[in-house]
Amino acid sequence: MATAASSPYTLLTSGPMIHADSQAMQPASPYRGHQKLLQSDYLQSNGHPLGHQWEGSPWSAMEQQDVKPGREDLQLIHHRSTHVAHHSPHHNNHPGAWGTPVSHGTSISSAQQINLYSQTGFTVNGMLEHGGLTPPPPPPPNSNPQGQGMHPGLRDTLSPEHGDLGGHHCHDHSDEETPTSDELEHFAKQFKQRRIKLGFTQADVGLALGTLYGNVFSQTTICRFEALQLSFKNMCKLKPLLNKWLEEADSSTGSSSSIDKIAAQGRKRKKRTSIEVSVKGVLETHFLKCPKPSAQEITSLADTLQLEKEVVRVWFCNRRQKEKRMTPPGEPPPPPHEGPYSHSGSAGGDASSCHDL
DNA sequence: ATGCATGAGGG
DNA sequence: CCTCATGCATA
Repeated sequence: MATAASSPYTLLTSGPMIHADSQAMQPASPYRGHQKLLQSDYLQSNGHPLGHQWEGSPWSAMEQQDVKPGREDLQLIHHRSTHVAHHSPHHNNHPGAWGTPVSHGTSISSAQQINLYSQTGFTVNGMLEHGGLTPPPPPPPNSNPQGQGMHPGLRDTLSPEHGDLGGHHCHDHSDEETPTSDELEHFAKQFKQRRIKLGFTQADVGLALGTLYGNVFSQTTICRFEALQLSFKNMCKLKPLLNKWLEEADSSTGSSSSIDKIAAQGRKRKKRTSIEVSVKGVLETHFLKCPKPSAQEITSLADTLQLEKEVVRVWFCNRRQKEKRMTPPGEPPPPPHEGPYSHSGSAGGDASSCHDL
């Protein structure tokens, strides 16, 4: 890396600062994935008066947990064909493939009633000063070089199988149907572009979301969203919010205001242990062999590497997560084509233990 | 932009 | 312990 970030986010009462954060962008690529959608609980620490919670996420209609027995790494075959691919009842069910927004036949429950207080006091900004007139978004010096990962992007749209035979399922709402990965990708791209045009940083957006909905997000999250490095479900959850912010943002182009920041919390966070590259290499190797080592293996591995067991454990956890989201750095600029069918299922015997030292 | 970490929720 | 959503601290 050579680019230095724009340092800490010292916004708020800072003077008119111009963030021009735009450094690297990943070739937004298709998620390679299998993302198990599940979890119907979203408990954010929302102690907001009118903050709405997510407890009943509309998306919670889905479920599919990780495949405990035997790993689940089959990659969905996505052919970027322009036609709709109908595959036979492959009962594949990769839990929540990225290209398939879970077709839930069940009622998606009521949409979220985002209460936006249409007050003229605040806006989406997280920067700019108060009282002062500095609304005009900082001039975008750079046109944000976005020409990088413009891949044709055309993941197949799996046939949405509605398993609902109840006979009635109609979406009356015009929005928030589960977006497709393609839509998300596009949205993310546009979002980033607009955001930059408007002169906001990822951090600004994160704070603004807090002001708007009571859900604050960090720069990290916004960044990951833009890079599509979140799980499908997570993306879906954030999209509406970001979309809203976008609307507000551009509608009030020129307005500004101040936002309130909630005090930070003192947490005893462990110092980030940096793992040496060589060590990482070893971990990598092991990961390839066995992405899910047993406790004991982790222990011995940790011992070998002279690391805390916990560190190793976490490393694997993070690694697995990355696997799930990582936008395939090598696959975005997809090869000319690939076999329509491939990936033979793994052998039946589930060897859940890979041992080797 | 990312690496390592924390925590909630579930088994 | 694992998965998942998130974020502080960093490179």
